[in-house]
Amino acid sequence: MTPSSPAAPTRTRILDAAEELMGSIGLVRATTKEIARAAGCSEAALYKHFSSKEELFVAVLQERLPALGPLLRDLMADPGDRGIEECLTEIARSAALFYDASTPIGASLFADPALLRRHRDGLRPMGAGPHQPLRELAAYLRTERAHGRIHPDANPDAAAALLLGACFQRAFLRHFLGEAPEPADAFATALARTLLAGIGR
Amino acid sequence: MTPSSPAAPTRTRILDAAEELMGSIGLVRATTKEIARAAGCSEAALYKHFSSKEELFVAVLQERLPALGPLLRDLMADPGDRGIEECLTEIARSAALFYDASTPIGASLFADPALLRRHRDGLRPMGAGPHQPLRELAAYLRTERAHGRIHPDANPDAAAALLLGACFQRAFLRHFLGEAPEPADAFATALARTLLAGIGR
DNA sequence: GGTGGGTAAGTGTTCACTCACCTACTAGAG
DNA sequence: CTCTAGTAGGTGAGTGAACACTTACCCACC
Repeated sequence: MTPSSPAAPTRTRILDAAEELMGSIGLVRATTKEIARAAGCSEAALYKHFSSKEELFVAVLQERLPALGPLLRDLMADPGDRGIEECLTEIARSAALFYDASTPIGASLFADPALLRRHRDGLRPMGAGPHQPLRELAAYLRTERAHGRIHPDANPDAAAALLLGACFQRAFLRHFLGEAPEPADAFATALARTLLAGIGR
Repeated sequence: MTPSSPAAPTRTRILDAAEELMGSIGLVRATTKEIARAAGCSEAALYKHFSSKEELFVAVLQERLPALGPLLRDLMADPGDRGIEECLTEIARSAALFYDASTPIGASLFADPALLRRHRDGLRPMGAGPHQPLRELAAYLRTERAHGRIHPDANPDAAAALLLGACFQRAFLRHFLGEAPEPADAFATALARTLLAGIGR
């Protein structure tokens, strides 16, 4: 998001500019002319580095969108001395921040199904994609269940869908409503507590 | 989504065609020429009914996107003889279907922040918007709590965020991955059960 | 005879993309 | 060590196509 220094390689500056504009003025109005202007180079230079506008967008998606999976893996690989509740809270907090950063561009893809398809097909061989965090959280919950730290009848897939879904929708709504970013701590805490305790009497 | 009959009023046919194209080829490629062709009229006719392409899109969003709020209100106003679990299951099922239908267009908005802003501002005076279902489900849970049907310490806002967030993200992922629609019954059942029982031991 | 709803054929603008050319650097031959 | 040819990376000035939108006109109906 931060405008890259003029010293950075042109390719990097173009990716930065494209990412920034996709988020700010949107995929629709992020033209090659605007991107080149923001990157401080000519349109022709842009085409020296990317063969088409679509290829540039795909490169932004694959090289710039952060990945939640590895982040979750770190959190879960190191249980530390935290209890399960603190652990789930931390996961929710990270997920909320991650989705907050990636939602605008991720959702934009639906405006251009051809681009979405290209992005999806580019992700597949890497084993990446927005469904991976769900898988990984569910796997984590399964091991916790095996160690008797959560209820033996708990449904890991449903629990993962609930926790990450809430964080995802929160990010979507915040952007939709144009609200300022705000710490997700209280939100994460309430989610983890509610998910663990349930709401039945 | 179904192509309107040629007998329908032109304005209706244009809205239908625009909605269909926004979902199928995407906001980016839904041009006035294509929309007119799909509606079986001339571009000029389109401009007799809508002063600009943006106004057409806003009209599609406001007149065609279904509302989840009223649907939830019906479900919740008539508790019938169902227990709380069946009720939550039914809510989740409806929400999953609703989000499945509205996600492609809803997400598209992020590709054009100016359009998103216009849509949001048009929704505000009507008291509508994607955050309303959360509010309403939370209110419902509050009354259930007051009647002692859920745990007195339950957090209605967190519970609503978990349940609807899971349905929302499911729809997003299904469209992202290009999966075929599939009954949401098992999903809804698992969510409701997990939310009620919690996963703690 | 004016008005609502329709059309064919534009118009100017903007878009993604290209072309001819330039400059700096690198590498190999003499 | 120098000459030279190639190459990577850059530019200003286009180009044709596609776009949102308009104009001039038509016609059926009150």
